[in-house]
Amino acid sequence: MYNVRKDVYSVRMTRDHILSAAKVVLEREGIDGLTIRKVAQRAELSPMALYRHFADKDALLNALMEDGMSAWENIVRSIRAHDPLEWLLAIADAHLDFALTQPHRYDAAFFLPAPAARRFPDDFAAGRSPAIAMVMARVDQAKAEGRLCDRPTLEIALALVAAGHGFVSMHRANRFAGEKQFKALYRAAQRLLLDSLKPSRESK
Amino acid sequence: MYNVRKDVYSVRMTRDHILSAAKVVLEREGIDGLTIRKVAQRAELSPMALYRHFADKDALLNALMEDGMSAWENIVRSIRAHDPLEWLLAIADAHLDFALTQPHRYDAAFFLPAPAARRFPDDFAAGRSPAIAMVMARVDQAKAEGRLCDRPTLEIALALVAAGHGFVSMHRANRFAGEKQFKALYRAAQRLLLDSLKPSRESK
DNA sequence: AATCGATGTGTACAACGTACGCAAGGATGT
DNA sequence: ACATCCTTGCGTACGTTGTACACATCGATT
Repeated sequence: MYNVRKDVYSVRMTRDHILSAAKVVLEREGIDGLTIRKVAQRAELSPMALYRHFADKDALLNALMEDGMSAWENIVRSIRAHDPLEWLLAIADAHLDFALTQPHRYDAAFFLPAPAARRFPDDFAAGRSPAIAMVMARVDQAKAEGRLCDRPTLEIALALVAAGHGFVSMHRANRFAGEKQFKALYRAAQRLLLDSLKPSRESK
Repeated sequence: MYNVRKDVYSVRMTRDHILSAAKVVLEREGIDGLTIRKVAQRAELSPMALYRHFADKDALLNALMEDGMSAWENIVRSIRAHDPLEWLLAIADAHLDFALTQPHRYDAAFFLPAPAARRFPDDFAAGRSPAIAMVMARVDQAKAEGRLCDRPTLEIALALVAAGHGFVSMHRANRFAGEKQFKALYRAAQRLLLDSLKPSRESK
């Protein structure tokens, strides 16, 4: 009835198998279009079979969030610019590209809530995400070269990232006149911010 | 069966009546917790009665989006700072306050998608929202006084707003260590950006 | 061959959005 | 006063969703 797979009765590869199916469904239908039943069908399993591997739908969504986030981290890691300011420009462009070319994966990575339990001790930090850490490293480097203003690294990094994500968030909510306008304003704003965060020339 | 109101069989106040009920449900249960049935119950109407006044659930959500947005516009309008830079700081704080004290209303205002039909001609502009327009007016004023860098007004305004919204968006997705950290970083980043957007002193 | 834990299935239920047809109120014209 | 009609509300019903629960079946272990 559920078009069940007859091959192996499974060797613990099932969780990954389900996750792949979920990624396909996510890519095609978006977060809201992803249902347990659709994932099950694509995985050739009965809907209830998923519950042996994920506590509930939220757990599955959380796995997709982590997958999306690690895809994003790989993109960030692969940026090759030597100059730290160029690197920061490149990551801004990569962010935009990720949001536009893999929209549902982006949504999973950035919009799905992290499980509350996973939150950090409290006086310590959003700078825990590997992606933010990589940005911070470049900000530090630029600061060391005297090419960014002398402000807390975390604040600079987060301001840039939050601005980018804010733009995407507004775009998702249909707040721009179209993708064209969104792209143009996104890029202009990122360049503006990066420029503005350079040290004031008076100090020399 | 649905605990119906026996009073007036209605004098066209019903749409507003439903909307009020929806606002209460939104405030208590959030966007995801809002269902047609719950709104109907609170309005003392049958679920199907709502469909005489709203085409579907999305139409109701859209009304809530507009309500939230106009609440936000009123907040912005009521900011009293004379100095444009102080005004821009005040709106940043008001944004944070709105997000924290009326979270579900904020979500409705900023996260719910605008109906696609309502999008603008295309080369023209996100600066159409009254809230953005008010920010732009102050940015212009500050620029005229030589107290902000000479960059396109829309870009400056959007960079500030998008950064703020991006922070909120990340907070909603549980990306900070807690509300305390979120508030601190939000404020620090907004001050950093506002500082950075001042004109470079070399130009004098 | 008997047992057992891990994995998969089928059925069932409550909650959801909403299509459809009908009923009942208020307004209007006579 | 009555008949007409439009507006508004209701009840029922269907398909879809997440998932609780009881049962079945596999592979491994004894």
